[in-house]
Amino acid sequence: MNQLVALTEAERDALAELEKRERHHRRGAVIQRANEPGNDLFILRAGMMMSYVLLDNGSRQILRFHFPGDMVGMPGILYSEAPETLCVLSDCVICPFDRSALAELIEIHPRLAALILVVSQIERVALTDRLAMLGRVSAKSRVGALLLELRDRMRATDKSVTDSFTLGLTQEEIGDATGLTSVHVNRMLRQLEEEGLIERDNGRVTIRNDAALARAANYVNRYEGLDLGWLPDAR
Amino acid sequence: MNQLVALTEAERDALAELEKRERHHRRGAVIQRANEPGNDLFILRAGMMMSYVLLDNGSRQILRFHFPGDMVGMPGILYSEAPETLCVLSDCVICPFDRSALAELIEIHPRLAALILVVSQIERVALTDRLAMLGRVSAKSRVGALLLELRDRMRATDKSVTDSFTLGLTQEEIGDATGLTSVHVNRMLRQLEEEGLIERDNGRVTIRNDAALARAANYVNRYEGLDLGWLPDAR
DNA sequence: CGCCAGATTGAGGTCAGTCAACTACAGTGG
DNA sequence: CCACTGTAGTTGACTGACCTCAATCTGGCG
Repeated sequence: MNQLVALTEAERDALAELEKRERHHRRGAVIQRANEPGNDLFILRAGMMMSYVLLDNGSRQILRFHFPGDMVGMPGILYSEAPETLCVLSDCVICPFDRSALAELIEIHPRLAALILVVSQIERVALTDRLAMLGRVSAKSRVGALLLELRDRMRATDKSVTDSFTLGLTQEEIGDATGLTSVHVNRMLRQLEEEGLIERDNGRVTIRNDAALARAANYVNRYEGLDLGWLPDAR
Repeated sequence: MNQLVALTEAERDALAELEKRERHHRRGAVIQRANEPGNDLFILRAGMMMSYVLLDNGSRQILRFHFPGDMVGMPGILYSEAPETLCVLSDCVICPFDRSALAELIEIHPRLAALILVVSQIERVALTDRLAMLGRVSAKSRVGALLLELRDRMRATDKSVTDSFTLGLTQEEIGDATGLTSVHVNRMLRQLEEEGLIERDNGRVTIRNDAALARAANYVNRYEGLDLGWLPDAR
């Protein structure tokens, strides 16, 4: 959130307080399971996570990928049973805190409360973008848009990422995020490569034609173009 | 929000303040257009609205239906250009207010700030449910789940709605919400009817087998099962 | 070396889309 | 009162994007 707005010292301290404890997890670890109580929130400090749901028909839908700086687990604190599963994709450091700490933060720091609301709305817009993709966009464009989104979100925390990055996902995971089968993801990646839009080398992807990919998939980076002049004053 | 928690007098007054002005609109009216500035928020007091996006390929994805009591237009105030279009489905009354009024509310009433965050997270979960539907569920179940969702949301404001209600949507709109064509929506409605799960009569739908529909589509009413004991104290 | 998860490729099937015709009905104007 | 118009719903024939199943290939690792 310090990328969105210049924080005051008191605000920085309050956020640091949430990250007092930290835990380390390996790829595959399940942090929170759907349909079980989930009263904790987490700040993801390093690594990559995802949230997903399993349906009765046996399939999985990945809802969202999480990157360093994200607050994860919010949907879980509303309900007596968490609506989604939280799972570690690459070895990561997470800082758990109780939901009462969130309540306290909102009470003491109205501008941070507003910023949390803003972040949750950015996430909402990113989710509706994905909704439109799944409903109305071809398989090839969906895969392309996912690559762009991952690239942009990695770049947000690691400036060294330009157009080339390590996916860190299996093709099955890409499929579960885009509503496709791993077999079809494979074919779409191949086609994108044949058309010169991307290059691949052993799990590493290079975006070759950013503009064409973005156009085909209606992709917009939702962490840009923000207008936050209306936020309440810091305390 | 007064359905989620018993509000104090000061809180009720603050919310009433947002509804000071009111406007009336007819079906079809566009309240906010995507890619144009949208600095206002709205409380929907009566009627039904929807938000959607239009893609380059000419198709439309309906993102969300809005019902009385909803705060609409939040995604628009974050960005210099609104990410989605807001449109009236049935003649409605909306109360516009400036985003600075939201900032003020957050500053003065921390518990209302938390409640707004809660409502936006409920919406997030409803969106991820729909994401899973579009990605992983058959056409027939998607249509069934949409009917259940509309029924539950109408019932939330109008207790007289039990299992029978007037849709107020064209089959094309149902298709744009579920990622289908109107032709296929028609066939799926027919099938649901033939299987005895629903009945139809001139735009009026009766749910005949609630449980079977919910099971097939993994439908959960996200306005139930909440746990809000952790909210900050009212001021 | 053998094992295993993940990636790749082919053949064939199916669900949902496209195109097109037709019906039903409300609104409009003469 | 009725012809005309436009929107929404219905139905059939055909097509195609994506899925399923199955075989093969690859690289990492004990």
